[in-house]
Amino acid sequence: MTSADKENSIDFIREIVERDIREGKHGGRVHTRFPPEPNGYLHIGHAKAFCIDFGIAEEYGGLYNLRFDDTNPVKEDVEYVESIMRDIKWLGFDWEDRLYYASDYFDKMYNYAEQLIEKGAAYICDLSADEVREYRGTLTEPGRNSPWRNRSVEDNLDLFRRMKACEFPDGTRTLRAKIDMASPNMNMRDPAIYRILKKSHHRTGNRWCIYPMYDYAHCLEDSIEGITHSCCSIEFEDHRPLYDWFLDQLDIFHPQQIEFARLNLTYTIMSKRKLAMLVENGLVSGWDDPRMPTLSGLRRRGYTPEAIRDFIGRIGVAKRDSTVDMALLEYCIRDNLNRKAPRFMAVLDPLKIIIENYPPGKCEELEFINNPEDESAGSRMVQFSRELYIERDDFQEEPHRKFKRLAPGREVRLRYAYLITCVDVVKDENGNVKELICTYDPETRGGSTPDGRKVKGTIHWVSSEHAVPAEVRLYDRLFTVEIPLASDNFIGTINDKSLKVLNHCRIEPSATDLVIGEPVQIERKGYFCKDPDSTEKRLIFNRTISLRDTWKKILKNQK
RNA sequence: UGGGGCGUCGUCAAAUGGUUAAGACACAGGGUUUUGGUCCCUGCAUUGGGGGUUCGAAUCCUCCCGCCCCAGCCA
Repeated sequence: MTSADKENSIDFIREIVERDIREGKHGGRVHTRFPPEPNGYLHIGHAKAFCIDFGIAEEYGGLYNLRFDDTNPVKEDVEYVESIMRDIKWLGFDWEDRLYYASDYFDKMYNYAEQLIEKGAAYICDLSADEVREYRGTLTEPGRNSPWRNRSVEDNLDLFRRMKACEFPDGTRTLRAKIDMASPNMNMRDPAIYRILKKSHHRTGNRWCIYPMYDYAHCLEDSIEGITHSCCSIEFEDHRPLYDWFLDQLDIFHPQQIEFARLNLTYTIMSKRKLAMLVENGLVSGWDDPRMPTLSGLRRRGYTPEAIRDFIGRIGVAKRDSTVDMALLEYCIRDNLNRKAPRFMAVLDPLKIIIENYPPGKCEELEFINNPEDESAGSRMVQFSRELYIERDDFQEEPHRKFKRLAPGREVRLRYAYLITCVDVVKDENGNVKELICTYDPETRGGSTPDGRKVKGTIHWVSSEHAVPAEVRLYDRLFTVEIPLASDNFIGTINDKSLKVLNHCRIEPSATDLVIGEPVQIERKGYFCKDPDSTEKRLIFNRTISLRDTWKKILKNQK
């Protein structure tokens, strides 16, 4: 999408924001927030959310906060706080000094709760969790009032203070909002506001044994921070009446909650719980396995922040359920890397060739262009010698009728080097091709043909004595079906070929100096980056994404 | 079968009652090319269904159909 297109069509949230600015709501102020619970790693679905939250604030000259919604110490940990901050920064956002925690507001929230009690809008309920469930009714039947619903304000206040003082065991009492047990909206049937949880919190330690529930806490957090537009995902739509109810009861600053559809992507899953299952069962190597849709996984895989941001911009914002084609994400990373990744030569599956008319011991330096898309990237010199490796599948003994590369008696170009002709095929005792004997045309140095003759194929190569060994990890989509969760057994749809390790690769020597994570294009093969598992002695590369492969398509369409 | 939300190309997604329903990805075909990459060109939907209002409907009304969410002391 071009910038002109973006200007012509904005999404429904930006429409709301623009209208509010125009009408002077909140004095024209825009202030958003991204409120993750620190209970796991961020994935690309979260990236959509914070790109919306933060992007809108940036675009309209507003501010954005990062706020950890840490109201449930049972599930949360500092480990996640750190990874979440790292991932958001990686995507290029800076919340400056506006880093907040819901737990910073526990005192305020407690005081607001006493206010609710005082005005008769909340009560202490002694029902057990099971009993509450029975009293709640069902989707089609109204609930019944709790027998504790009409306690006096004094009793409620006393009990609430004693809850806070840790006088009661976990689960014995809750503070509940007094709304309407017959509401067709289940969220309004006297929802819990505080529960007793004698659990140490990663920030407040043992100071609290009662913790606020999401619905109560979240609107207060937004209100306290002066958030103007509180964007969240669509499943919270029928929590909005509750969000509004608390703020109205307390008569405090009232942000607007706006809901949008979550991101789904084909060939992967976005459920935190199910991703955790993959990690726990060793189906992937960890949260940052390059096949994971987590931001740490995408980063290790070689995805760039620009590509992910571009992707988020392209998918748009709406309310309907949707599943974006993984091919769009793949397009975005190819598009970004094509423009910025320097090119390298590497042979993934080596086949030795000997240039029989090239003098033994001779070595030439040939000029290679670093990036044809970027003249400023310049060029480099690469060594050529008598013994080379080419890609095994760039040779066919009995060539397919559309095959343009090397075959017996056929001439091809070695990229930026010489035209060569295959004159003999050497096989091992099993009849497998072991090496190729070729001749070169000395007149074609650099790959040009003074006589103007054309060759159909250009293949890549490395010099056997100069190239360095490397391990290459080829990644593919994690699942074999578009919507894994549509299957009753999504584990069964895992792609067992999603990781292929190649141990005998050879790459041109300058690749040794590459920084971990820095993207390169291996010509004709794809985009790669050095994996953190690499050591000085052992080079390991991850394939981020292959190049578009029309040859593969030709073969497929024939079948 | 209570309530809420949503149905426009294979996939996302514009269109705010008014010319041939944007664009992108995907797909198909062609051109250029020292990467079967990139780039360029071409093709590719009458809007879930039926009624209605209107000179005019994807947009308004109505009935029907389908999909998603809600019965945590999770978020």
